[in-house]
Order: sequence, then structure tokens, then C-alpha cells
Amino acid sequence: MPELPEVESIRLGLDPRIKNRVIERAELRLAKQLRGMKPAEFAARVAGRTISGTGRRGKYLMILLDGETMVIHLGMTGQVTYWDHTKEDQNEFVVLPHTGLQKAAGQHAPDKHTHLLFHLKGGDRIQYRDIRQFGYVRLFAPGEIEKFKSISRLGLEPLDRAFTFAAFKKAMAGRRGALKAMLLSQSPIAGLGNIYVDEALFRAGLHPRRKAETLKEPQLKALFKAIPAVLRQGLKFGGTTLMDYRDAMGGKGSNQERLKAYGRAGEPCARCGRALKKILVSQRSTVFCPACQRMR
DNA sequence: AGTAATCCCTGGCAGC
DNA sequence: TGCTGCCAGGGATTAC
Repeated sequence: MPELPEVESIRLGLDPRIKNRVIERAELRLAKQLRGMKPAEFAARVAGRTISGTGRRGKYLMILLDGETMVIHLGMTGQVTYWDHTKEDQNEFVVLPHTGLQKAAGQHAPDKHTHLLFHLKGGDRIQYRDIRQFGYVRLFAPGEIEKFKSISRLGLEPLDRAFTFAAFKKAMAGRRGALKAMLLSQSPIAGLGNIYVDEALFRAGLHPRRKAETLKEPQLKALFKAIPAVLRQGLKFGGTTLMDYRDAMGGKGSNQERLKAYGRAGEPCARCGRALKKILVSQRSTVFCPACQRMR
């Protein structure tokens, strides 16, 4: 699932390729993936616009269209890729062990899951693909995006310069309840999902059900350090590709090989060797080390 | 303020 | 081989 490192990896790949390019036409194939606007209005407002840049807030990807802002949320299986008309659709296949089915990586033609295409001047395209259709696209006129609650409610950007210990402590002040639920809420901190929450809590040595209000200075500090650390590592290795995540060029990330907790239930803890345990917290499967991450 | 349940959706995969 | 049913889960929403 695309979390902050995956969305940022997409943005970094996309930005130099689409900056200053002109959108000739938007092709919406699945209307429900567009929110807050009729398809005809969207098409009219996007056509002919120049892309001035890209942005990101938490897990939200933004494409800036000289004035208007297009917001893309990738949900669980959203992919935004750049399709280069001078390149062949290369299908570098990976065979799945059980079924023998092949999963493509790399640039490929639109298929039944490609729900939105931006045809750029010159023949290239930006392709939005979303298997489970939990993602969506919105378009905001200047000044309108501030009214979009999903974004205005977001907490601190954990990779920003402004993410200092003082700011973190302030954001955490008065928070109650399970740490995992709190970190998934996007509210004190934006951009963490199930993978990086488990990784950050493992790194900080904190139990996912540990109550936020019981954290003392050392635990707060550990969490403050762990969050950017796991996100930076994810970013460095191009994101975590468990199944569907692809970067802007359709490639896979490699951070999945470096995860210490997520998806590793039953495996030995990298720190103490005891078996990692899987529990349910906030309706989310959660993996942690019962020895290293105690409730206290 | 918090928790908890429900819904959206497709595909992988185990079991029969 | 094909069917059934469970699982994955971000976030909106609703109820408590």
C-alpha cells in the first residue's frame, strides 16, 4: 500500500518528466474514481493546462496545474505511472510461486484497471491505475484546497525540517489511546500506514497497544527518531513493493526485503531472536516482538 | 476525546 | 478445473 515513501518515490520520478508539460486531454474510464465533480467539468478544466509541478502532503499526491491543484489518493493499490511513447511496452515478468501467474513490472499499456489517463502534448501519458479502486482523484481551484478536510486535518510532515522534537512533543500532547491507532490516524503525524507504523514501533521498542499518554521523554524521543528513520529507509530503497506498488516508471521498490516487523510474524526478531507475533490492533494486522516491545 | 464496526473493491490463495 | 470463502486494508462514516 502506498504510504509516504511510496507516494514520494512516485512524485520524485514523475516530477522531472511532467513539469512544464501540457495536458491535451483527460480520459476518465471509471467515473467513480473522480470525486467532487462531474467528469465533463473535470475534463474541461484539465484540458490545455500546463503542469507546473508536483507536491505531496502525507499520502496525498498533488499535480499542480498552473493555478488548480489535482489531488490523487492512491488508496491501497493505486499506481501513477509515466508512459513514454518512444519506449516499448516492456513486460519484465515475475512469476508468482504458487499460481505461475505473471505480474508485470515496467511500462505497460492501459488495461482494465487503468481508470484515468492524461494525454500529454507530444504523445506521452500519465496513467492512473487502481485495482481495488479505493483511490480517487479530486481537482481544486485556487484557494479551494484549504477547505478539503482530508488534507487540512493532517498532522506533521515527518520528513520536513519542521519535524523537530519540540513540534513532535506538542503534536503528541494530550493524545490518548493505542499508539498504533494514533499513528494510523494521520492526525499527529501524516503519511504512516500499516507497514511503516509497525516498523517505527519495532524500531522504537514500543508495544503497538501502548497508550500514548503513558509515554515518558525517552520513549517519545525513541518514537520521534524511529518514524523518520523508517520512512527515509523506505524512500532510499524506492518504496515497499509487496504486491501492487510501482514507482512512476512502473518499477518495483526493494524496501520489502528490509522490513523488520511487517509481514514477518513467526520469524525471529532481528534484535533478540524471539518469534515475532501477530495481533489485531484497530482492525489492522500488527506484527511486533513481544520481548523487545513490551507494554510496561 | 476515544473505540469499534461497516463499507467500498479485486485478486491471491487455501480448501474442497 | 472451478467454486466458495476468507484475507489484505486507507479512509469515510456512523454509532456509542
